[in-house]
Amino acid sequence: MNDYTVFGIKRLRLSVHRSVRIPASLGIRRSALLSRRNWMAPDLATPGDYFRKNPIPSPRPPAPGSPNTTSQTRPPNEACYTGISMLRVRFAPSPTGFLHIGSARTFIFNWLYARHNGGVMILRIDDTDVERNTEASLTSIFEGLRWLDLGWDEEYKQSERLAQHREMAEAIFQKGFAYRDFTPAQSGETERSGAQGTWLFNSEMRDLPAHESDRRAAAGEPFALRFRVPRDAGRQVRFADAVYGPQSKSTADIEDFALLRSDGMPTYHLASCADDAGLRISHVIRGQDHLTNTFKHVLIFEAAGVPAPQFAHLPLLVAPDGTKLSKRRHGQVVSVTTYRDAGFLPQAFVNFLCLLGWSPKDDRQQMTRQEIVDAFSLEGINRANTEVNFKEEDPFDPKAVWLNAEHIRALPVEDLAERLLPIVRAAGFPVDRPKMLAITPLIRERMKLLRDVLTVADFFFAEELPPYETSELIPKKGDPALALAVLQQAAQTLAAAEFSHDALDAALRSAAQSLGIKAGQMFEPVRVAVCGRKTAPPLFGTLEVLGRDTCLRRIDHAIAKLKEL
RNA sequence: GGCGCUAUCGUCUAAUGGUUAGGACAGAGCCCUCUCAAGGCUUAAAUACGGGUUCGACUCCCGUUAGCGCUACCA
Repeated sequence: MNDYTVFGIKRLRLSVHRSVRIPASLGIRRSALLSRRNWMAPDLATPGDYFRKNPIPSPRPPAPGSPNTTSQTRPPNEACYTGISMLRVRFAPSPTGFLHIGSARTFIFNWLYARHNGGVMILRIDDTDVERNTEASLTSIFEGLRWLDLGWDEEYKQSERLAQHREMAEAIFQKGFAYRDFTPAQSGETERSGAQGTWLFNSEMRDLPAHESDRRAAAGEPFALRFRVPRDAGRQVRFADAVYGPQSKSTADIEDFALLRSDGMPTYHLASCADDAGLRISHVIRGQDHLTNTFKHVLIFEAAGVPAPQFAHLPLLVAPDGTKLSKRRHGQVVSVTTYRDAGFLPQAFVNFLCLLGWSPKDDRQQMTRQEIVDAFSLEGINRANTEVNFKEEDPFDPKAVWLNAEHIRALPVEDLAERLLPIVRAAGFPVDRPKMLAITPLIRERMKLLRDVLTVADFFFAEELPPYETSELIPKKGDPALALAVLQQAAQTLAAAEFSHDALDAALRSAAQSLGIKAGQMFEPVRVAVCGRKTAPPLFGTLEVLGRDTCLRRIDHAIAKLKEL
C-alpha cells in the first residue's frame, strides 16, 4: 500500500478508498488504526470530564535559536501547576503561506497582553490542514517571528496533539452533542451553499438512530463528526468580547459544523478549542474574521464541559482597496520579510503595527518596546478595520517609514553601524568596522530605511566615483571658470589643512574669502567633486572620513573634467 | 441571499453628553542652514446620511447607505 509522509504527517492507506493521516511522530501503525476505526462506538469510551483526563499541558520550550528575550525575567510558570489561574495567550498561525503583517500584528498584540500582565506567550502551529501546509511556510513564519525579536515561552504543534483532539470529540459525542454524518465529502464549493438559503443540517444524518449509526460506523463506512447545534426555538449563544462587547447569535443561524473530517482529522474548530482548553489558554486574542466562529467555539466548550477562555477580537488590517490583506491580491507587500529586507528595524515595525487598531490614548507615536508594554490594554483597541496605506509604487505605509527613521535616529551609533555593516558588505563593499562607525553619524539623519545606506553613503565605499555630469561642478551664480578656480584653490587648501572637522571648516571658509566668493559657492564644487552629486552629508565631516588622499584624487579628477569642457 | 461586525481629516487615531472636534503621518508654506536631511513655526483637511432622546449628541436609540467578515469534511 502506498503510505507516505508529508510534512510530518503520515498517510496510511487503509483500503482502496480510505486513508488516514496522522503525525509520523506518533509512530502509529496501520494495524493499530484498523482496530481503531470504531473508536467512537458508544460502548468503548467512558463518558468523562475532559479536564480530568487532561490535567496539565506539557509545555515544550521554544526551539533552540528562538528569541526568548524575556524568559529570564519572567517568574517560572508555577501558578499554572498549582491550580491558580494564570494568564496564558497563544498565537496560532497555520503554515499555509508566509507570515503576513496581519498575523504579525496578532502575534504582537498577544505578546503585549502577556507581557503587560506577566502572563505566558504560547506559539502554536495550527497544522491540521495537511493538504495546504508547506515546510517553506513554516520556515517563513519562524523567520518572521524571530526577526520581530519578541520571543515566546512555550511552543506546540497542533498535529502532535491529535489524541487530545479526538478525546474532546469523543467527550462531545458521548454526551450526545455530536453525530456521525455519512454523507460523502463534497469537494470545494457545494451546490447547497450556492442555493440562497443557509444550510443548517441534514436531518437524515442528524436524526439517524443510534444503532443504525453504530452499525454503519462498525461496518467501516467513513463519516464526518458534526456538532449537534441545539435547535430549540429562540436559543441564543452568547459571549462577551473584550473588544466588541456582548455578542449573541441565534442557534437558528448556526449550521451543524464538522468537528472531525471523514479521514479522522480534526477540523480547525475542534482542534483550536481542544488545544485552547488543553493548553489552558485564558485569553484568545485573534482577528475579527473569527468573531462569528466564536459562537461555534462557545458551543464546543459548553458541550465538552470546559470553561471557555476570554475572547478579544482585533479589527482587521485592510489594503487601500478596502479588502483584507492577501498575498494573491497584494503580493509581497504584506509579507513581514519584505519589511525586514527593505531595512525596517524590528522595533519600528512593531511600533507601527501596534498603532494599527490600538492607541495609548495619549499623543505618543514613537514608543519603545517597554513603553508599549506598559501602556498596552485591550481597552485601547478600537473596532473599525484599519487601512495599511501602501501603493504599488511605494509599498510601505509612510507612517511606518517615518517611524523607522525615528527609531534609526534613536539607535546608538554603535548599534546602527553594526546593523549597517552587513548590508554594505552584502552589496560588495569591503568596509571595515571603524570606518562604518565614522560614517554612521553623518548619514543617520538621512536614512529612512537601513538599505538607504547604499544610496546615501555609496561614495564612502566605492573606490571610483560613479560618473556625473561635469556641469554639476559649477556653483550657483558661477561658471566653469569659477568652478575650476574653486577646485584648484580647494586642492591647495586641502593639501595643507589639518583633516579635522573644525580645521577644514575654517580653511575652506578662508579660501572662499580669498577668492572673494560666498562660502556656499566654495563648498558646492568641492562637494560634487568628492561625493559625485549635489546632495550629500555635511561636507567637513565627509572630507574628514574620506581622508586627504581620496579627496585630493577626486578633486584632481574633477579639475580634469572641467578642463575638458 | 442569511447572519455578524463597523463607520471622526487622504491615512493612523483622541475626545466622563457640554472642546474653537485634539495629535501623528503624508501635503503646502516659512524659518534655520555649506547641499540634503533633521529640527522649529504656520497652514489646509473629518464626525457617512436621515430621524429621534436630551437644555445640549462625534458620543445614546432607530432607520438608510456603504464597507468588512463568516456562511467548507480551509484556517
